[in-house]
Amino acid sequence: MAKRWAHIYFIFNGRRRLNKMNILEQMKENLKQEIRQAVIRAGLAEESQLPDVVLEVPREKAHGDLATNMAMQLTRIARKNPRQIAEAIVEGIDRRKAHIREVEIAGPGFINFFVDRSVLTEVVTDVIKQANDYGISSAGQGQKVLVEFVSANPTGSLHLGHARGAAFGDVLCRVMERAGFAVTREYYINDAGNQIHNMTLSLEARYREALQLESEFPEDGYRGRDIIEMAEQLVKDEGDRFIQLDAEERYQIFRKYGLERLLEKIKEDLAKFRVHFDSWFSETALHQSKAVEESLNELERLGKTYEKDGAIWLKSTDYGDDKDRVLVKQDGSYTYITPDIAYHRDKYNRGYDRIIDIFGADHHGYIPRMKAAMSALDFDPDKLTFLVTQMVKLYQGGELVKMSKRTGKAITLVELMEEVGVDATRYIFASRSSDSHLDFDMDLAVTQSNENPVFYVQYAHARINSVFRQAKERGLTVQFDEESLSALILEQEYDLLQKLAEFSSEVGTAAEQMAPHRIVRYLFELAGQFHSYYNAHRVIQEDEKVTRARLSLYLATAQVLKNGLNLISVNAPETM
RNA sequence: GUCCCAGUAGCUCAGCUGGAUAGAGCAACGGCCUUCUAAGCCGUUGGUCGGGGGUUCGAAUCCCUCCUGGGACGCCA
Repeated sequence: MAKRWAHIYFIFNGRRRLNKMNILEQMKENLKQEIRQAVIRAGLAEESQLPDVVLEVPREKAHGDLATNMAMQLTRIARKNPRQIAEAIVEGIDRRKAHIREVEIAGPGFINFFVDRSVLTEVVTDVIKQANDYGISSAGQGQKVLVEFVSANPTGSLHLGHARGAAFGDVLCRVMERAGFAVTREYYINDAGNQIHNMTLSLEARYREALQLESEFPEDGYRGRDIIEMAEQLVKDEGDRFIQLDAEERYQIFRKYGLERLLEKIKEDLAKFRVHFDSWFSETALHQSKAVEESLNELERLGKTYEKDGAIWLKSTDYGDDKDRVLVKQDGSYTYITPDIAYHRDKYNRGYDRIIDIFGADHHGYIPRMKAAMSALDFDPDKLTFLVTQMVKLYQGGELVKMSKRTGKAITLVELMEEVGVDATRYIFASRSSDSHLDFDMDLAVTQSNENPVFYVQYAHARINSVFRQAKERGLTVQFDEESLSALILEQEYDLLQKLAEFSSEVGTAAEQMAPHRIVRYLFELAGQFHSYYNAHRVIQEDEKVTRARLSLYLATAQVLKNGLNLISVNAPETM
């Protein structure tokens, strides 16, 4: 790949970076430059006073292809009314240089540009040449990012909330990778604390139950079916031989067995959900390497702790937390946060430019204290970003499906994948912004009809391929044909070209804003424009050049749909 | 009581680093298949952007305040 695309990369600060802007970005950049020069030439502002030129695609088509609010931004500096300013700017712009066909001043002082859209056909060439790489952008500039997500305790199966976190986190990672970040996906395994103790006791109790022996189920035990099944399996494989062992030995065996099996199951389920981690970070390892002790010692050495009521506290209120936090309990054991501080210290020490933690909303209260702890250790808290995924409510048959962790009644990721399918599940989770509460309608997700948005996008891709099959049947060659592109002259064709051109910057924005749902939105809009165009104009028709041009445009559209679906790990089928 | 998230069309959600008449899907209604997949397209209906103040040339977007819903406030994890 390096050889093939050598011409589009150059070395910047030792990092590989894209040098090639697509046609839309080039046009925008040229126009911005023209605007800046026009403002200065007209004496409206000094170069140093110049605000950033904002160029956006107006919602209304009547407002042109690009518009700027520059004149309004300059009202205070130039001390003139915005329309006068706008006129002066328009005077000074070299239209030909900026590929501008028409300029108008509108509303309170917007300057609307109508560009020479025929240059947009270059997009097709870009897409075809870059193929699967189309959409890569340099927004991230090679920054090293660690993304920690899911990190469910190995005490049972992944459920609905984890599914959202997994889908959101994974899509975010994929988007950031495309946007030029160097991403590491990490799963933190809480394999040392009290919850593992509870899991072990639960497993022991279920094991006894499976043997028809008297047992006492722990109060904070895990009541899920998964543990019951695991215990039954254990009886099947090993019989009752563990009953003979002494309590401590039995405990250790059950602990190890449960941990391994549950973690294995989690990995399997995530793999089925198309989520793969680069790193599985064990809490136990932190204890073994003395990292927990070390970070505690460091906090003490820095004077960020104190003793009270026989416990050791972190002065987290000094860093914006609303109360101080216990690090070491009266009985000498650690609280949850203590190893987690060591873990985050380790993340910082691994040299990432950005550290992202994806949490469920039920843990959001944890954020200020971890930030405080990192500040106390003299780390830059701004490097650490917490993204919170809000609650998911499940509806089936129009009714809210109640879930309870305590009783173990919860929809699992596996059930979701079986009933809804991976494509639809991922699409639905990826389509919502992380901080909106999500109503997951099982019936809708399962619907194999137009009510389901997943199919809409996939159908666009399948449709294009169907046209290709049709074309081949009629003896046409389906291939990119640069010469023919000048035959793309329809309004809808330009709209589609523009949409294709926006893909890279959309990926960049989604990554920067850590808002992967923007990609889903983009795909939906792209599919919509395509369907509309498809219905209005036939590809295969009399005029050979037009046919070839449209086949080329279809090839590019299919490629972008595929690249976009690939970003959210949803299949791009050729038939449906 | 404190903190976080949300409140936008009948329903589910975009839009929120301020910008032009507030968008989409579903639902409802009316059209489009002898022609490349109708899982599609075209059109119509539908909104005090939770309420009230403020900042601004301009506010769904920023600030204050109140209301409603969800979540969190442990020497649990």
